[in-house]
Amino acid sequence: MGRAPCCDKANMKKGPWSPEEDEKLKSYVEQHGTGGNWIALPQKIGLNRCGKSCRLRWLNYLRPNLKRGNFSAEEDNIICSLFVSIGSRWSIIATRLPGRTDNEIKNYWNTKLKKRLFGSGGGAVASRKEKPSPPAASMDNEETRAPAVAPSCGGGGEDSVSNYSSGCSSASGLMSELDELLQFSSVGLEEMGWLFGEDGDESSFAVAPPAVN
DNA sequence: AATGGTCACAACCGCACAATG
DNA sequence: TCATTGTGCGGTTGTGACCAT
Repeated sequence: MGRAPCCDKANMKKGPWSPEEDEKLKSYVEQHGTGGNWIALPQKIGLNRCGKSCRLRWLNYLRPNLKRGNFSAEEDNIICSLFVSIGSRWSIIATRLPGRTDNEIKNYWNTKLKKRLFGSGGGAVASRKEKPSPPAASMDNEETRAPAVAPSCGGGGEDSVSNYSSGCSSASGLMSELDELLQFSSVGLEEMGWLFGEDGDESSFAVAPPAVN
């Protein structure tokens, strides 16, 4: 059997958020936090929204210290490097870009970077569902995913939001590993000459992603 | 000026995982 | 140990803005 839905979708408001809804959510979370329960939060503040929707709105739009606007070349580089190394683990990539959200990075990749790098061709996009042969074997196990998924730092996950911008001490191992990956990948990409360069060579990525170990 | 196509962004959906009783 | 519940994640879709014709 499938699990019960997180909320009564039939009676929930969907679609774009109004300024009033934003204000309610923002002021409440800033004052009280999420209380560790996104499902109950909309009821508390009188929002006719799904808890997941509230969480997403907060993470991607309302939370403080969000950096909005164009991505810098350095950020482009980081995104591309990490994508080559670990695939479409946007949440992990987001931890390397303070102020950026995984959703934002994902959108940016899909709309701009992918085209820039691969032209019109698309490319080998690692899928979490399919779990195909991963871009980098050393990164593709559940242990490497765990630090980014589990909001175990900062106390009970209530402040998991801050993990996006400030990093997470318990994930320091992952971070240092990513540092190494980033260094390697940046060098590798530059050597290949397909990053931000003239013409990208799709096959160099799709067929033979850099092996990390 | 009107229309159609494309792009960029916000939001939703469904799945997997972790926590809890 | 198992069932249930909440959270996090990645993929996908909807929609408004912009641009070309």
